[in-house]
Amino acid sequence: MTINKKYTIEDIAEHAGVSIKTVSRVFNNSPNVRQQKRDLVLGVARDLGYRPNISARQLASKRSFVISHFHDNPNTDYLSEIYDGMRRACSEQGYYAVAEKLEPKKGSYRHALLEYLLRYEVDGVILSPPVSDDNSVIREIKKRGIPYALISPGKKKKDGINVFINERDAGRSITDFLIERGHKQLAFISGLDSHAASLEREAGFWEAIAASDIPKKNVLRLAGDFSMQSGFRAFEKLTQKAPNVTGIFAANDEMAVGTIVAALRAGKKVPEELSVVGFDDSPFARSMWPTITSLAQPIDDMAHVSTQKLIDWIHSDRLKESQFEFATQIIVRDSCP
Amino acid sequence: MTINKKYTIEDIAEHAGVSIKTVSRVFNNSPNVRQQKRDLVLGVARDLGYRPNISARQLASKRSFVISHFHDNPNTDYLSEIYDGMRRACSEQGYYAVAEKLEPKKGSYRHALLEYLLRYEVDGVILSPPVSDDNSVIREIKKRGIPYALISPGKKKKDGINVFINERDAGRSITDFLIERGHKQLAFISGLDSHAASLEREAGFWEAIAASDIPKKNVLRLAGDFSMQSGFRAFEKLTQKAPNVTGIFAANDEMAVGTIVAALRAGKKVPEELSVVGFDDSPFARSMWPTITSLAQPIDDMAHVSTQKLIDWIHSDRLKESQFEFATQIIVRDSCP
DNA sequence: ATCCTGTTTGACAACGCTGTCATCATAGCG
DNA sequence: CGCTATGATGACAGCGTTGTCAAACAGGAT
Repeated sequence: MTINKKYTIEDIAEHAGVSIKTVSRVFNNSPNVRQQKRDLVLGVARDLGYRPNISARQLASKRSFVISHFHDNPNTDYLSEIYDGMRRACSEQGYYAVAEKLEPKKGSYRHALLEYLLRYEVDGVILSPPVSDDNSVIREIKKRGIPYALISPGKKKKDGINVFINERDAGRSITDFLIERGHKQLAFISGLDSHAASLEREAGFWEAIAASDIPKKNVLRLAGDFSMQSGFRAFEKLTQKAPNVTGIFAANDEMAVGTIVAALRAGKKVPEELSVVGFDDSPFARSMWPTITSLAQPIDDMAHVSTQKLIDWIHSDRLKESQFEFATQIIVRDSCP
Repeated sequence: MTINKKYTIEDIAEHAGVSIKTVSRVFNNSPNVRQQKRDLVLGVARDLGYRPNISARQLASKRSFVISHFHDNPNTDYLSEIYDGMRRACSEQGYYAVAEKLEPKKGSYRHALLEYLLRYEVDGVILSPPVSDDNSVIREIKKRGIPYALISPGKKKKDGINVFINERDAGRSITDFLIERGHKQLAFISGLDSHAASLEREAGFWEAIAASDIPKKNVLRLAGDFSMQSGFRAFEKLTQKAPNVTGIFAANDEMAVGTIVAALRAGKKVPEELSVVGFDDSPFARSMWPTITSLAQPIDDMAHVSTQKLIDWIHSDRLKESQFEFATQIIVRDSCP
């Protein structure tokens, strides 16, 4: 493969025998170009391997072609799945995908966001928890008229793109899964209470319990914070308070790992004596030993769709559909077969 | 904080009473601007909060202000540390940091690289293992005259920026650490043999053994592949072949985790009956239970320096120093206190 | 003073594209 | 068959910066 000479819009116009403006229209999907000319231009462009110069577009159109993902999340697996989904959508459309960690100031991400927006122009914004729950951030973005998408927001917003799973149903379904496996004594290990998703997962858990014939006294709630350590501690609490528990639902996989490791260390057999299910289907879940049964959400797809819809919004200058719910799936593995 | 009107180079020139070209010179650190004018311009620019428009610079200078990190590595923690280091250096200098996963074709990354370079202009490239060991990639980059930096290359190259730790010394020093703790029966769990760093770490391991009074027959080498699973398997091999081993050096933390989990599961106490040390000081090492003693390399700094030096190179159009060795550190934790 | 040299400064075109607005076709209408 | 409305096309300025080249300046040698 050889690198071709770089062609400009003028070269294409000349080869196709049209004006540069027509070429420009074709590449921007503008209406009002006869199909025949459109095909002609696209053909010439393909033959010559023409690619529009992004900088020139940016300069002339005052758009940046940058979509930024703002987050504050230590889970690099989660982040990189989002980034992959964004990148797929962006490269299809000639956009740049950028990720930025925001540091909260006085509990709000607003300041860090403003600092960023002052430096860089962005055409679209994607927010993930916990940033997607910071209303001052959303307000600021709306004020500037920047299209935005929220991934897994605690409360759905009417005005932006929302992509999410039904956390409550998911929590319920994986709890049902535990119950169906015959467990009668259950425990839930929570994430941070400031994380809306964790509360929803827990609500689903209790719904499943209520719908079953398991008495509430056989069920325990253990406070965690999404970290592996809190999984260890939860197991310790468990041995003191309710040694008979055989089924555990941890609000994420890291805590599931912690619980399992603590159990193994204490000589408990997993899953024979203790079954554990997690949430997120992170790489952990696949690579631990035993591997972990977990509820998978299609983060990559969610990010991909967010980005696509965001680009639609940017191009058409208006938001069409705004709510996108995604299906989840229980991935059955060794920790609760 | 309010968003200011966007100023252009012309505004600054007018306020400072100089020509736009002089402002341009100041912002490009060009020589031949009197210090007094330089200060004047910088002062005005600071007061007005002026930031050069990146697109216009790109267009006029035919530079992209993009630095790309090419990798093919599933370790998202490692990648995100590199990305952080890059971003720090980039944002100081008004550059964009971009990360791209390359898919090998017929064992080489050349094709994927070319595809990327055809689409995007980049001013500088950073390669990490295993891409940094693909000579056809390096050749292609050199051919185009693109400045590049190699992170932890298997063999040092004279022509580009090389940042690395001394893997062999590191392997030796953490092995010494095990020996000093009194272990007489040791094992090394290797990574992939195609990964030059793993071989070096192993060489260091054997150096330390040779320098000690431990007979070689008390030492075992177990083949791994950097995955957690291979750590599990290594432990199983160990129980069959050499149940007396008390000290293990795993070539990365994931395998150390695998080994520890397998040991706990088998009822072995860590560190009382089996001590394990890892390599990389990944988040795993901090969050496992027991926490893992590991050899830390300053990836973030390495990426930061690579990027800074890369930008120097881009600006001055020549490479000054090229070799940067970084110090490592043993982080002592519970798995081998 | 005068000339020469090297340093500092500025005027202006160019970078490749899009926005605006004018013009040219075409079809539908009375 | 001319007139209008609408769609299709193009000419050209302008986006904010850098490159080029020429002009102005400063300092030293004569």
